[in-house]
Amino acid sequence: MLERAFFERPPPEVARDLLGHRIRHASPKPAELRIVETEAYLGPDDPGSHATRGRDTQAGQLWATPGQAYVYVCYGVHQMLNVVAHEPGSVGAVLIRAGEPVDGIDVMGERRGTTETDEIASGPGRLAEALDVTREAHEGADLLEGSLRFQEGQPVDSDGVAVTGRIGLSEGEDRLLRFVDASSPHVSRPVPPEAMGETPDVEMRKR
DNA sequence: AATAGGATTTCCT
DNA sequence: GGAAATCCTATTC
Repeated sequence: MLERAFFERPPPEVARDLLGHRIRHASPKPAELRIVETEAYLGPDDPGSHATRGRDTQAGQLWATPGQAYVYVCYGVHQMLNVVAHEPGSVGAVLIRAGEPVDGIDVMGERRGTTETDEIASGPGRLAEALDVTREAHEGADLLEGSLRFQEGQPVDSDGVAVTGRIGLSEGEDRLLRFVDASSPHVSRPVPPEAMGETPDVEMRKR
């Protein structure tokens, strides 16, 4: 299983290295996803991060112990699952954006209202719904030891990881902080061809 | 295929 | 009062 130290590193490193590992919710029935898409959110200097709202808000969880959950509601509708990740004394988290069903496909399909595996958790709101993760139940939960926790999987080697701009932001979109298993069909958006392999250059446009 | 609009919480100005 | 780290449905091309 993943150690605390895994999450005590800069968010972009944690985001990239989480690809291929799994997130599992044991109750009420086992449901497990292989993580195929993540985004890193940094501290108050990152205009795309909730950390800009300050430590005295809900986003103060970004200052919390690495390995804990930060869950918030987006557009009043969708739950977003993040894991707090940062070096000691720093701030940040990683948004778990998409996963490939590996266990409990029936339960997750029922929650999601689909049997297509590439529609079960191909997006952050979908992923939380599939795993039955909510802010009410999981905000602040320790993801190293509760019923909702990470499982060690097969890491994706760097050749298979695509890096792109983050999705859905009004500011900070251009920073290359989205990490995708480029070979996976279970992602929220396809990877633009130029984002493959090597570190990309220049800017990303929307979409 | 592409686009537009609605759902509806939480926090900020 | 309005925007937000989204998703679904309906409508139109």
